[in-house]
Amino acid sequence: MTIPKQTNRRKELVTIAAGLFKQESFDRTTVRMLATATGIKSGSLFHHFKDKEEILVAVIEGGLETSIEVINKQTKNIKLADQRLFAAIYGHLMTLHGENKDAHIVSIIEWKSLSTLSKSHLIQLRDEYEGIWQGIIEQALDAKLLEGEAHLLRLFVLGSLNWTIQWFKPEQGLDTEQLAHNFYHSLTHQFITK
Amino acid sequence: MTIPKQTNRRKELVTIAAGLFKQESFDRTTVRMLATATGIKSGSLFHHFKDKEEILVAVIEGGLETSIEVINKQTKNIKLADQRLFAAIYGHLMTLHGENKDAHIVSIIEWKSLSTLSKSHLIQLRDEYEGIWQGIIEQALDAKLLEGEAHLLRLFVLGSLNWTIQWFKPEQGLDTEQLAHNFYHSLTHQFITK
DNA sequence: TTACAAACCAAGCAAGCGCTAGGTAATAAA
DNA sequence: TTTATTACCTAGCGCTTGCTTGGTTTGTAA
Repeated sequence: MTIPKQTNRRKELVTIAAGLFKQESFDRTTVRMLATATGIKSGSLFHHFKDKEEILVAVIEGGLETSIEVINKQTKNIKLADQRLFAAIYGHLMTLHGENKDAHIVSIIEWKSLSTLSKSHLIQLRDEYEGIWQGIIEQALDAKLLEGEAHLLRLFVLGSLNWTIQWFKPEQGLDTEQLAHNFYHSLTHQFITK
Repeated sequence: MTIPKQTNRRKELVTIAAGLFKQESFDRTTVRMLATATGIKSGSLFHHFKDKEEILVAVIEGGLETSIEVINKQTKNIKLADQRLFAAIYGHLMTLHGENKDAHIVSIIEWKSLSTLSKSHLIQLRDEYEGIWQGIIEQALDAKLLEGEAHLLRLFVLGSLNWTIQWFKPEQGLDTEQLAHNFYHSLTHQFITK
């Protein structure tokens, strides 16, 4: 029988799965690889999850929830439009390149691997995250930091940031905060005032 | 035996494969699906390609070559920095959302599915394409259209544009040219002068 | 010490995968 | 009309995949 949810063991498995899904992709990660990495036999995985997809759902769910927490925390006590925008950019990049990045990355690149049913459930979390961004962008538009249409801008901005998964390695010279500053500058044509 | 290259039949197969790879992803496209879609039996595929990966390589190679052709053609007789930048943006979006888009899309999202060997060959084409973009961005920086560092800007811009694969559908109100204009505006904070 | 659920193992099944071998049909040049 | 080449089919092999079943160990609380 599948366990309700959220046991400690289950969380451990999800964390390890996130790492493998990110490294190898969901399709190329076999249940045997997951089992070896977690130190159990492949059949025992199905005591915790009813099937392989449920593992992916758990990973993505965790990734999205963390992202929402981070952006809320980052922008919570900030009022000024420019600082809010920068905080959101930096927060987003942190969830992609800081610690525990795997789950958020997987939630972005493996979205297509989800079944229609799982998507319809997780889409709420994604909408919530995008809604927060939408507000920040609109505020930045009002403050004349940005130009264009809010909805498209959000897609352009998040696209750019998400794409950093493909090329950015924090070890190589530039760190995540510097990257955030560079992006903010190229986006707004201004420097952030501290 | 595998045929040297570039027979007509092979081209047909590559085009059909591009469509499936885009729709289903490389991993989830089986040789049997490819065979059915092309109207032959699965074994016959290996008369044209030595293995499944060679099909992917052919698709990506074609996609990259077309992209290079398009951007060269688009920016060929244009001198002004703003118009060159817009032409590159529009050209890139055309290869992603216009006709024969599949191959270019696959070349972007299935890069990770390539073997190290195949990558080392195709990387030349990718470098060539990115080099062209680099020049256009530098020229735009000189003309004060953009702000920031050229290398990072190229990654930000192409990231945004590539990300449109995930959400842009030309049928839904906005067409590709309008999208290009919107992006140009949000990026440069200016409108293009015709 | 018993009781019971949670966590795991051993063994393997059915299905699907990429790919091969050996033969046949179509096309066209000699 | 022969010969060669290209294109395809038939049949299936060997392997890996996700997942199941039935039994065993471990932890915990009464």
